[in-house]
Amino acid sequence: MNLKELAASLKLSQTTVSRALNGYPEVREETRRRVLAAAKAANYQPNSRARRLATGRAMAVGHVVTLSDQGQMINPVFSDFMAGAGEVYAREGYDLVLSIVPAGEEERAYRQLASNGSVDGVMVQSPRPDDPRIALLQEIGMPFVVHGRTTARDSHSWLDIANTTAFRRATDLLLDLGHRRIALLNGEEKLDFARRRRNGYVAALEARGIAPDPALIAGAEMTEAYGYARARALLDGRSPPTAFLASSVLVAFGVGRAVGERGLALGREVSLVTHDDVLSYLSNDRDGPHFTATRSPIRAAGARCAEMLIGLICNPGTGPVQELWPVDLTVGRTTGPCPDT
Amino acid sequence: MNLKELAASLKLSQTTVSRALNGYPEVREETRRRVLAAAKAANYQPNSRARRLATGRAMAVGHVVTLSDQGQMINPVFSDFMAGAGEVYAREGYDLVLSIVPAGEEERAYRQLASNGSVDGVMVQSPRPDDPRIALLQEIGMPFVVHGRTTARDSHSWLDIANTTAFRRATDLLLDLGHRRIALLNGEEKLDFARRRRNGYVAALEARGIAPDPALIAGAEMTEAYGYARARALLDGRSPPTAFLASSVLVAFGVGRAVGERGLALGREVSLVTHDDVLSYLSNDRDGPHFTATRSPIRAAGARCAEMLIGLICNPGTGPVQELWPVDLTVGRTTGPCPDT
DNA sequence: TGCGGTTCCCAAAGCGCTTTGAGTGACGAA
DNA sequence: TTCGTCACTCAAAGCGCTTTGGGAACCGCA
Repeated sequence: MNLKELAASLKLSQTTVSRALNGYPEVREETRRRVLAAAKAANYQPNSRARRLATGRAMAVGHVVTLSDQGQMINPVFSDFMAGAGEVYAREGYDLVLSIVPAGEEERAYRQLASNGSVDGVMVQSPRPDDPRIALLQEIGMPFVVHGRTTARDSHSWLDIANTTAFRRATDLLLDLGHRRIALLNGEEKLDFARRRRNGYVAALEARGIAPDPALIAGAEMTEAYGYARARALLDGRSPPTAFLASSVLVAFGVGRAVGERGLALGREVSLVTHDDVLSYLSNDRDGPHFTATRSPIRAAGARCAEMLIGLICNPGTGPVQELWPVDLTVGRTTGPCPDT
Repeated sequence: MNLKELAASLKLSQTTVSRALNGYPEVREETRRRVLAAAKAANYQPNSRARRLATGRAMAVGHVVTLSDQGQMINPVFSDFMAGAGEVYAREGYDLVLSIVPAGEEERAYRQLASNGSVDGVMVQSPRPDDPRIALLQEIGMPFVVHGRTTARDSHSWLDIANTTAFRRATDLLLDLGHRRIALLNGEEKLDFARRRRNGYVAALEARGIAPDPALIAGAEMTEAYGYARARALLDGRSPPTAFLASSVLVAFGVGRAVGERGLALGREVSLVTHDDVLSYLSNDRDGPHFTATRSPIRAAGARCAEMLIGLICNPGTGPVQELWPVDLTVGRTTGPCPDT
């Protein structure tokens, strides 16, 4: 059933039917009701391909997800981020088109999405401080929202959490408990968020006159295996840390495994604070929080980013929107006083 | 730059340019080269909206991902599955449109994708044995591939792994090591794969004359917290299991945590076999496999399912394609002889 | 009665591509 | 010369919708 047939069956023109369906005021209320009823009865859905062509809008937004160069890994936070965003897109009638590309091919992917007009805007995730995607998207005039910040942050819309403050506070918490040798198991430090977290960590140490020990700082893709391997190596070293700062719950699991294997317990011999993106399948809250953690739900961020992007698409004139979300620190069962003091 | 302008600049008709670009034989080789060069120079990309309308094909496939009713959880295997599929789609020039819907709204989502013509086919994941989506899609005539099986399996294309055999062999392995009280921490048993796994487990036990103990069997969403809580409860019970069978690495992590907390060690006091989907961020292979596991990479399954789906779309006449993949069992460091024997 | 203003509805022109059906010129064979 | 074949190329008709630019019918008012 298409518009033409529907119009014919109602003995109305396509114009009137289209207007009735799309809520234009030029059509009598009674006619509109008649049209709506007939559309429903015939299970009529306007053909989205035709509509997209006629309106010149794709009614779709793109998420370009990059596979890491090493492990072809797809960052586990993306799925929750998309869940949040997807809800908003669905509500607003937008499609989510997902491009999964190997590292290094993002540019091509964005260019293609733009030039063939299959999306009205794109989401940029995991930015580096000086991310080339920003300039690219500005050049081709494609609306976008960055989840995170870049050095060009004033020129575009973004949403980020207060990474520096969060890790500064987390470090302070451990310092207050008497810990002095605190290891940081960071994400990949080429990424903006990881740099900020390191900065917060370093600032907290230096504020107490403690020089950061490079041996205690690591950065890599945030997997359980990485947390395990690094924690194990550090604990077996000659001057092991008494506390860990992990940048994701997955890494924290790995640390926990290494600690447990040595017959130590988290919250007693070894303390651990992690950042928790509140991923749906990594719940930290069965009966009270297990990990002491800086928390900020990635899913809510996804929803808000999606709203911002749709706002940008619908009102192209408006300037960039920027939001910095605070992060709260909840104490769980993995932190305790430093046993050495 | 659109086709009309490109044609004008070349002093050719739109027809000829279109044909040259799309590889039709009616155009002289030299003309084709000229067109190709001009298109490249002008950075011309055909407008996908127009092309979709003209060809009547969406050049897109849909993945409908359901959020679980309880935790609004998005299954972590989806992201790796999509990574595999996405690669194939990109190669074949298809877009991936992702719908994220709350439990119970899948039907509406599929109907909508179909009736507004925004995709040429869909992927069905996490089927239940008697999944209503199958009949729905068959009724509306939308090509689809099921990742998993259903009771209507003969009537549609699917790809599945040998879940029953895998869990039977995993159970046998534990039985051979002398374990008699083996707990099964299954996925949600309304899902087809979980039923099969339970069947394999039960069959192995019964083959040795052991009656399955309902107290040792659980089914739920496969999270770390679930693995931890169940393992903890079981280990604290009056007749604790000496071995666990987990249906995902995440669950296995939880079991490991509970075991470690009690001062026990995996592979010594307690044995553990898990199914491993080889998720990119849950590597089990840092230096040799950690978990003894039945393994089958979900990502490869995603890629193959995508190929099957595109095949179905391009050759609508052909009958259903079905593939059952074997699962291999690799021994890691989490299994050992039953200490009681 | 005539006239401006509403209200409701319509025909037709796009949107940018693909595809059909037809035409042109060159060339060789009859 | 004429005709049939190739090898190329083109004009125009869609695809199914939205939107423009009118009209017809009716109203109240002078």
